[in-house]
Amino acid sequence: MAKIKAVANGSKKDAIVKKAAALFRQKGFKASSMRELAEKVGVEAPSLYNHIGSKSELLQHICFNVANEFTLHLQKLEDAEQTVVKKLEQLIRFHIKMMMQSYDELYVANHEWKHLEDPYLPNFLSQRKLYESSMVQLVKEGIRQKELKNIHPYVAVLTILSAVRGLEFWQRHKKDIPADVLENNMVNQLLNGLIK
Amino acid sequence: MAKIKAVANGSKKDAIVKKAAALFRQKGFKASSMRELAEKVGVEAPSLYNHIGSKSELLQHICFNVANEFTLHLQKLEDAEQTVVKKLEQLIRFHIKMMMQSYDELYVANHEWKHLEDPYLPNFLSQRKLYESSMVQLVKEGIRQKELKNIHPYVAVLTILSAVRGLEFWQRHKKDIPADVLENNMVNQLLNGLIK
DNA sequence: ATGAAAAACTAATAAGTGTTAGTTTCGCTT
DNA sequence: AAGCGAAACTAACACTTATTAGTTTTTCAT
Repeated sequence: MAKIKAVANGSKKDAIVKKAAALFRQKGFKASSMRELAEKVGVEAPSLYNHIGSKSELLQHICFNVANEFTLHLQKLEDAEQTVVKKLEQLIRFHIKMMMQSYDELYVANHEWKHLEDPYLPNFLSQRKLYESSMVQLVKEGIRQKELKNIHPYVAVLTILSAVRGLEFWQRHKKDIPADVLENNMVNQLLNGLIK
Repeated sequence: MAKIKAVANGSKKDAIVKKAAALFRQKGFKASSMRELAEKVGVEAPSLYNHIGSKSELLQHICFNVANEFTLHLQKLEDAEQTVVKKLEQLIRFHIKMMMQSYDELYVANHEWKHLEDPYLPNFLSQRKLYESSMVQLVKEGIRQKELKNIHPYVAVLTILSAVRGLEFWQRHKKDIPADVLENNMVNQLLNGLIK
């Protein structure tokens, strides 16, 4: 009856993954049923299995798509020839931009990763740990170059990551606070606590 | 056979709520079964219902115990005769202390509140909104008193709340970073971005 | 138009869910 | 020791879950 509408420039699988991200964010992974997802897609539940392997696979795609985007961006940043402060600023701005354009996916990757299954869960966590470590290295370099105060590097990274993650809250206040105001204020507040 | 061991100075119900908090944090509310909770308590699942009304009720207790503690502390703080900066510092330190002594409960209140049911979900959200509003008022007063920079008050509150929430991460690094080091660094980093 | 592949459908399964009913056991007071 | 209430137990129910099997419909290149 109803066919799955493929998203622009994407397979039908991509369309399902996108709807799944929205649903998982709203209800959580475990509380989202394949029947409900199917309804949102406009199809009966078993039909989904013509395009995907399992419910778990949907979560895997969402989480690793996000993780890979961040990892890739950080690697590019590391190679660039810039001051540490500039790099940190760009990193913060990237997090904010991602939060705005891929809110559902980011939210799910941040909140529902614990429902990943065995080879994927440890992979995801070690990828995230690597990302954190790279950021710590960056901050350490900033301290060595006397660009940053002699603050505890891991605490600094933790504070930055937590603050940008908290932009989830901001989705509820979109209309009250323009994106660029938010972005500039947050960048300032975070960096001014760090810069020497 | 096995009796439920009441926690010191608490009913058996309190003991169950405590175990539930730990389980819900680890697996998430929906993914936690009453059978699994019963096993942790050392009892068969139906026996739990001699002490509690439902699974939902467990989540309610956890979320509102946490919410009430924070609300109460903030009210005390508002009445105190102190500079805004001092108040903000105490507020941050309180969040950090709570995260250390009631990690499971705080985590559940922060992550699983969406599974609260109808009268409770809106109550919880409005209580949280009130808490945020009070913090915004505090920051506004700080700006008026020229204690704080002329930063966007809601963004400042959002940054602080997000950063302290992110202390969840830190649980994994407890051994590497002593609590007081973390606390002082985070307070400094957050406030130095704000203070004039 | 035709035949084949893609993708929809219906029906069904096995496992797991929270919870209730009914019964037995435990622990304390008398 | 008796008895009573608290709290454990077993059995069961009604429901939901993801997923598979088997079948029919749709789509599209020839």
